Amino acid sequence: MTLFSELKGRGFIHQCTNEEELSRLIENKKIKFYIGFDCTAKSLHVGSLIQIMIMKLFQKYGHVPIILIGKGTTKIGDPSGKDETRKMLTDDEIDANGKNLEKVFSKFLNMSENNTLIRDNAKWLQKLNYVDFLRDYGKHFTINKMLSFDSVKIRLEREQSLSFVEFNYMIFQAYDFYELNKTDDCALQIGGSDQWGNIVNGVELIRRVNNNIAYGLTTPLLTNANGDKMGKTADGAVWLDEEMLSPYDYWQFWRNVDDRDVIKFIKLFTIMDLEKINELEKNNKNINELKILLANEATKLLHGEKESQKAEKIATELFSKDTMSDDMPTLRLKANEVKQNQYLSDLIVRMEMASSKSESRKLIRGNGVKVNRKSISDEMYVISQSDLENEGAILVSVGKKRHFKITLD
RNA sequence: GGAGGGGUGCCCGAGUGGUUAAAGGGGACGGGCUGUAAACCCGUUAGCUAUGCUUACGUUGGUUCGAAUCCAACCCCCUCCA
Repeated sequence: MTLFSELKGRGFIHQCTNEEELSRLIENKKIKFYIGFDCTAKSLHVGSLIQIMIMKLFQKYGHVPIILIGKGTTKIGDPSGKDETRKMLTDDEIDANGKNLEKVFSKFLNMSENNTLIRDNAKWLQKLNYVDFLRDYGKHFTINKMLSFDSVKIRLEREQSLSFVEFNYMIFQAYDFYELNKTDDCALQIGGSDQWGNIVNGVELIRRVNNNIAYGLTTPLLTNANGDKMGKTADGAVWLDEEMLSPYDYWQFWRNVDDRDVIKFIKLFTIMDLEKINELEKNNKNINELKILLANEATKLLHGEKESQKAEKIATELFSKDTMSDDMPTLRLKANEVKQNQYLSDLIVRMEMASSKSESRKLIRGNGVKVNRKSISDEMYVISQSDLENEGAILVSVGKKRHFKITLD
């Protein structure tokens, strides 16, 4: 199997500037390629996972990913798809975010010197001189063409404002590619399908200025079977960071994907052999087993084998065996705390399973909360010693999927 | 700079003096059905020390017994003109 056929087979490719040449190139030569990430948030979420996985796949075939941390572009902010002004981040925040991103990549990729390069576009963007930049590079961009890009067209059609800063964003991104091509011999830029225009601009710029050939490739925009952008849940994004989303919740995210997405996701987000996956698909294996497989494999990649097993164990105990697990979220109460009337509604908030007391009370009222599997409908319910099960813990369920236990010291 | 239109809850959007914590839709969550899926049906969807109180319709003031609704100033967005 070649890299290109594997990319195709797994569903990583949406568009590509010159498929034939690119596939030939990556079969015959170890190349460097880049993907850019802005530092707008503390960490990355599943929305970026496809980019991480494609880097991993390239790496498997001996190519070298360049991770471009966009500290420079973050400063001006990429407002695409936003209709409100992004709040400006301070340099410190941007730096901190950037460091955190590296942490995520190190979980998935071989980060050693020869296998991954890390660059920061602040390094060159900050130094640009406006007049020189316009003269040397601005002349290669025509407004006519820029206006024809989807990202721009859509905004204009919707009568949403498009600031000059944003209009320039694509030029900076093109320049990034040019810079990486020049100094690091980077031959390919990969991005989400919404990046197509920006990527093509870079390819063009490189050709015009240096007469070099570079390539662009986009991955499909990941939506779930319902057509929603993937990775958002009620509690927020599905973060790739155990401090922002526990391994168990991460596991659950994959466990709960839409039936129609399972195979697609196994191909994209696990490193199982493609042939094996195709076999699974043909054999029509039980869909729930496939989901567990997906959850296990995906969690393993991010959080490691141990955490993945733990998550599965919790799930099995909770959903199949109906028992409590040692590893599930636990609230330890002191014996004398219990004596002071612990409202169930307060404890649910304390475990962050409701964002306010009103919300938890509404949940209780709507029959959404169980103590030891028995529905509670009294909002003023107070936890007491008598709720202790034989094991010496109280199992609280919020909805069907969120559970925690209370132990008394 | 001139003329006009607009800013409402997580999002879209109705509402032009009083039973409006604000119609309707979407999303989300909870319940039912199921398989921890989808579809479908029902409910909930500002907060709190809770039969009440506080906060909320761009911002700040004002009119009024009473304002999302009227007035003034300011901020922001859009369209056309310069």
